[in-house]
Amino acid sequence: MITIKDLAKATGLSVTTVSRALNGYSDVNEDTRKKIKKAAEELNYRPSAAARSLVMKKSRTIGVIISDINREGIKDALAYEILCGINDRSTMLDYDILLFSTSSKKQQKKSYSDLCKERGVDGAVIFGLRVNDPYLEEIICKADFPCVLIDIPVESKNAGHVTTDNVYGAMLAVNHLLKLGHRKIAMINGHNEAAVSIKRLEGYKQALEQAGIPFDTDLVFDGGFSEEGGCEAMYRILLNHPDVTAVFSASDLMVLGALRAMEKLNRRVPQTLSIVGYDDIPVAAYCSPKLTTVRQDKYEMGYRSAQLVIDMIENRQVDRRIILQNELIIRESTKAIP
Amino acid sequence: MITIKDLAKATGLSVTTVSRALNGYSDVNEDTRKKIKKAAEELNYRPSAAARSLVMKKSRTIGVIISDINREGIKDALAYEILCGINDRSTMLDYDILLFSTSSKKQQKKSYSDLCKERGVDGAVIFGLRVNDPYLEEIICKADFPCVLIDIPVESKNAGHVTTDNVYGAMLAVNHLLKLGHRKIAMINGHNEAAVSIKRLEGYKQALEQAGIPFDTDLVFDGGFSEEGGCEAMYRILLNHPDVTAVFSASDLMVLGALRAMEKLNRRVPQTLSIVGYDDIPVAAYCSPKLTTVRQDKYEMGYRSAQLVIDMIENRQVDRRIILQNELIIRESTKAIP
DNA sequence: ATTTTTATTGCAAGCGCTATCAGTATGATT
DNA sequence: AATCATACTGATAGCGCTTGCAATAAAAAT
Repeated sequence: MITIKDLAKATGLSVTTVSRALNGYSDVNEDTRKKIKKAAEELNYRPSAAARSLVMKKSRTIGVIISDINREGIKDALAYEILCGINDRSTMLDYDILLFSTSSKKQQKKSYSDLCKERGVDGAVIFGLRVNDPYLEEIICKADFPCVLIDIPVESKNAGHVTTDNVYGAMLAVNHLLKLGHRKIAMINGHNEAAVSIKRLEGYKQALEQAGIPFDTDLVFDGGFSEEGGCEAMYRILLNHPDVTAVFSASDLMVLGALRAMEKLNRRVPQTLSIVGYDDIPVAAYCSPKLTTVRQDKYEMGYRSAQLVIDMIENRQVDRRIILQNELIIRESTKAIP
Repeated sequence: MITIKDLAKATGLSVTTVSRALNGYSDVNEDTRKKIKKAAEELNYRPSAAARSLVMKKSRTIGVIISDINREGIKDALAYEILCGINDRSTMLDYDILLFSTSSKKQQKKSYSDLCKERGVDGAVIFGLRVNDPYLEEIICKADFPCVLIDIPVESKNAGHVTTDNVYGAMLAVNHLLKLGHRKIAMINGHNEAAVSIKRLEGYKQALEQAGIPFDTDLVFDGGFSEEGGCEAMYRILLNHPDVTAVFSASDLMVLGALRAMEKLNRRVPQTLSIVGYDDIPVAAYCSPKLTTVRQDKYEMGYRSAQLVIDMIENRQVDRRIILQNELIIRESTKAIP
């Protein structure tokens, strides 16, 4: 391995000068710099990030913590799109990404923040945490490096967040259904450990109440954000509330499950029931019927998270609360009441 | 930041002893070890990975190089599934992942191997490289750390690979079509800078020839692995070869494009044309018609890659050539000739 | 000619850790 | 009593890098 010392020997200069030349300091003669650069080139020198970060206490690395990167996440690929956004922006800003994630199954020995601390990341972006996750508190209180949380609206000394306007997004969905003449609208929600579920429920409620329709708890079902859960929720809706004409689901994945339930019971969407989902996952544009849904720009969420965490790392004063807008995409799974 | 030195001071021992106690050396009195561990706990000590890897010359980090992690890859999510597999296995084996990737647009300043060298990764797994990528050669020859290539069958001093049997996979697809009575079978291929394209073409040829059907170059179209390309290829097939009754596509994504072309021209799948794809992407099971396709276990590819690269890092003698089997999934896009 | 400034370079310390070697005390062996 | 093995602990030297400070020489100012 070629070190700065080798370059010093090769050029007959000191390590100090070599270091300064390579790092663009102005107090080194241009001829000297050229000589050093040439030697570095010839010897194919690469600075050791470990050594550098040891002394600088900066690693130019951001930790990306995604709980549950796993096979189940493949269908909706939310985490992936976010990751793409993070990756693009941090590469641009010359930061590297250290990926942490844990199969929920085996409990991890180390906490995320320990991992981050050991690896000396300069900051972290975190996705997929439940609001009651023990690490969340730890992050908010203890973390001594910037953290940005995706879809968990907390703020603290070292934490910021980026999310979308989930209340508004849900209202978009429900208002659409309302405009189509639906009055009896059920909701398939995720689970109440997810910040977004709480918000989307709120939006659902608000839209209903604005239309003068009383909110009815019995019409809200938890689908756990899974396809299976969506399927079961749909069965229950069909069984217990045959007068429901439309469903708002907190995720497209659950709609996929709901669609399966409908098919099993030989009921057609949107002819007998309108459904609007959330997320606009890739499948939404291809399944049958194509899903009317609330699109979140997950890539943008990742992109902005990276920007925010790096802003915080580099001590720029910026707004630590980023809220993106959602958009209603109307396709085939909704239809006006006859 | 709490260092080993602080622990030494706190316990009245030397840094040497502290280091050894924490690293489980046997030549430390158990009482001493306990005292040290207690102090470490209380002070919330975390070892610095940078310092450690500086002296050990091991980082317990593997670089994952995925060319083109970007929005276009979201639909098929191949890279994501692979990443999941890599992540799961390396987390298990206590390695961290450093993610490298580049938007193809802006040429990068540093090559992958430079990145790896700087960050001192112990090994790397690489996906998405074209066979003529300049970095490929660099990796094969220059890399002084283990590399595992996904879907590029090369082997060298420091390189291994994992791929699937693409010749066989293609034969599976074409034989299925043959069995359904199709004789005039076109192929939509990716591009010939992809190792898998070359192999799948070979499988297509072989299956045809085994059935006594002469191979016809005119029936092979490049779709560039994109939806758009698949669409255009389909138009060309329909226009120039109206007697084609079946198509084998080297990716599901291109089938999605082909399906769009069919719809535009008001031709139905599988009634007027059978199509079999490759990959079994998530959309394949939901689109209409559901796709008959050759499934690759991408997660497994990632998982095995991680295992292999770590085996190589830890100097275990293992087979550096891993070839997984593909599986034909029969759904609705293929049908026997009347 | 002398002092001051400016430009350029090197010495040396130290980041947090591991590892080599030596040292001390204790008990076992002759 | 002298020797040796055993169990533990510490001093110290780096790993490759940055940086504060000192040193030197040349140029500018007095």
